[in-house]
Amino acid sequence: MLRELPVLQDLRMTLPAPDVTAATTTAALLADPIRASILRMLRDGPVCVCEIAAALGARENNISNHLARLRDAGLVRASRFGVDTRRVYYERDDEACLRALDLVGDVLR
Amino acid sequence: MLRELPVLQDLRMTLPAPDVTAATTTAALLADPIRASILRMLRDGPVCVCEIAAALGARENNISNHLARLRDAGLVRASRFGVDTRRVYYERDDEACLRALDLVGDVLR
DNA sequence: TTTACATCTCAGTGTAAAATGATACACTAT
DNA sequence: ATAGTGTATCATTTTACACTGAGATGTAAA
Repeated sequence: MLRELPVLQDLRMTLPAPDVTAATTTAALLADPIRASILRMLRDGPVCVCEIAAALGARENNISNHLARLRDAGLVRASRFGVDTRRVYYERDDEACLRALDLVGDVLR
Repeated sequence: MLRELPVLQDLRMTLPAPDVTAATTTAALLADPIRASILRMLRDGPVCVCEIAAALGARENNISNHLARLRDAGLVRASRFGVDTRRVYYERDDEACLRALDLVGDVLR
């Protein structure tokens, strides 16, 4: 596999624009400190909304908003269980997270 | 290696907040379609500013602004060469890009 | 029931970042 | 020199998005 030589003089003014929408939407999700912190916290197992809010020093409804976006992206799942089903525990979809990482890799790798 | 069971009743209200600043700053760079497109284009070798602008349908100074941010992050390098050194060609720092991908992986993996 | 708690939804607001416009700089050609 | 390209910088406008506040929903205890 030959490495392309440094460009000399011919301008390529019709290069195709790459499609990076999948990568950018994924990156936008991770670009927020609260969402990134949530995903990082969930690596260690399910956590409920109030625990996340306490850890991050944010309000529950704010956390809930961010969780909704992660849910819509399919990166996390919600479920109620335990003695008090008022609480909602969130857990990561590890395969979806790996696919998301791969989308970012399409740009950086 | 035992898998932790789903949480039952004890609330953990003092969980530590993870440090995700490196991952979020990296993700913020990739969250913009122009910057992501630039990084993707540069996978195929050096490209100059006007070529990028033409491919993405954006103005040169806008591209230049985004390139400056990628430069500050160390993901790309600028160099002049060829017959007309007015043009500035940009190339990726592949190792820096892999490190950046790894930072994102710290959250998603 | 009623009250309290945990979470969700959503419209409104404030702020940070992207695009623009104007200008300056670097290099080439005449 | 002078004019013309290509790129960079920066102030300003514009736009997108995170946070807030208020209210709704679902569950548990009194």
